[in-house]
Amino acid sequence: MKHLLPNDLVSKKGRYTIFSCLSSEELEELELVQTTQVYKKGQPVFQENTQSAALFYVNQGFVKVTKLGSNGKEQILRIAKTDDLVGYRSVISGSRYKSSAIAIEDSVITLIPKAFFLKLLQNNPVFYSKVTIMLCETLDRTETKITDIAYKPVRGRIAEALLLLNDLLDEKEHITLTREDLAGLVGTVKETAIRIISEFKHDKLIEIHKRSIKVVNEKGLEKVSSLYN
Amino acid sequence: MKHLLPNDLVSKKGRYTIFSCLSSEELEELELVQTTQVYKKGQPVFQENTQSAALFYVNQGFVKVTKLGSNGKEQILRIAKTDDLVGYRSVISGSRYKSSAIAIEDSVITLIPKAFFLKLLQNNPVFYSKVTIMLCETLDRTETKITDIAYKPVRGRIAEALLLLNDLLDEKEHITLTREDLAGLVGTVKETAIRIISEFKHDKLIEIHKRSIKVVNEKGLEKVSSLYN
DNA sequence: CGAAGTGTTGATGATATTCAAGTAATGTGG
DNA sequence: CCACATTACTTGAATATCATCAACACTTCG
Repeated sequence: MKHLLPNDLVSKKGRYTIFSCLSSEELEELELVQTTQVYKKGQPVFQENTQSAALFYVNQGFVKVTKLGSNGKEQILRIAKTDDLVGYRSVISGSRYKSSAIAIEDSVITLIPKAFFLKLLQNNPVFYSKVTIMLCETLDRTETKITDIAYKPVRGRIAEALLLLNDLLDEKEHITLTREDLAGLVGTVKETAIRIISEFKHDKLIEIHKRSIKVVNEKGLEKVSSLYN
Repeated sequence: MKHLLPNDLVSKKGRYTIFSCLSSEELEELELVQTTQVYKKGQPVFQENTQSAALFYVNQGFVKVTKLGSNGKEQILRIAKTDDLVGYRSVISGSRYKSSAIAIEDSVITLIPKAFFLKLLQNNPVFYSKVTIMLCETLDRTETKITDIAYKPVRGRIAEALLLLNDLLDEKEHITLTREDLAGLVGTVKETAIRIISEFKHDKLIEIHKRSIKVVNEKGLEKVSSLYN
């Protein structure tokens, strides 16, 4: 359990943070009301269908945002990384969480109470505007994901997901999704994901060390990703 | 080509409209800058990847919001009806349209210039808040659609779509999507959609008159929709 | 009336899921 | 730190689901 000073939030080694537009008073208050703690790998941050009381800022680590499919399978909607907000949407619309969030690695996460966030939105137009644009961008990506899942074969979706995960990572960062999570990310089952990964390995598009997948032929994967037959 | 008075926008036979919170000055200005016209069935309202200069308010009729899949097939993201806004998202984020909008019936649509909309957002917090909540709700529905397409078989998705279209309609309203559009809505092809519709007809879940589909056993369709095998 | 668009059905094959049976890696308590 | 349990990964075979191609009927509309 570790409390970060607001300054840490603002000046994170050159990273853009959504809080950079807060006044020093707002930052001070943020420090008072926030709670920062470590979530162990696999630990839920919030659960689908529970009432939203707070949103979360990912300080360090990775969080999968998931939704339960009608068959009980877990669809991963997106993966939140350092400097991302999760759970803010339900706070804005005052509803229950429409998805779950689970740490996929040991992660440092800051809880921000609902009331403070809403006050920020009301009083800080720049912040409000940033949040709105974030919403628009998330919606764009989500809509793109729909057409992908609807029309792109699993093979292409896996290739795309591997590239996407690759881009998510700065320098020496590293996530290893389980094969099951990777499957959940593209909307297929574990076994199919594994088979396709084996093919990619055979085709020298990726390398596998231990369990972790390393992209070695980005162009090749891009080609597979844009193929539709 | 017909110009509606702002009053018409506000007091539409008991329907909620997003403009109900505008001041009379704002409504007056809206009247000056808007252009209302009839779009014939099949006529595009705006096109994916073109620069956004305006958003659109559906006064009457239905508009499909679509996105091109990587294989050139058209995915329908949602169907906008009377009192819905389309294209506002790209206006907010100042980007190109991320989707196309096409009238699926003769429709009366009001064009609202970008600058006026942005000014409204800035000056009318209630309006801004309504738009933000609309964004959140759209995102919810879009995410649900992802898990549906990912894990629900086509059969269930068609059942769901038919129910959804049914709910969209008040009283005596009526849309007839082509089988191809219905397929595009659930992410399949025309032939598969037709086959499943035939089964539903055979099972007395729906009736078909001319080309139009009428739900006659809502419970039954709900059951099919929630079945995953 | 003819042409274009829409709807329909059958046959076939590709793609992906399911079930089953393991192996490999990781974590935990003694 | 080892033994054992648990979790993750892998592969094969059988099957289900869905897309594609092709041919044709029906509607609508200029």
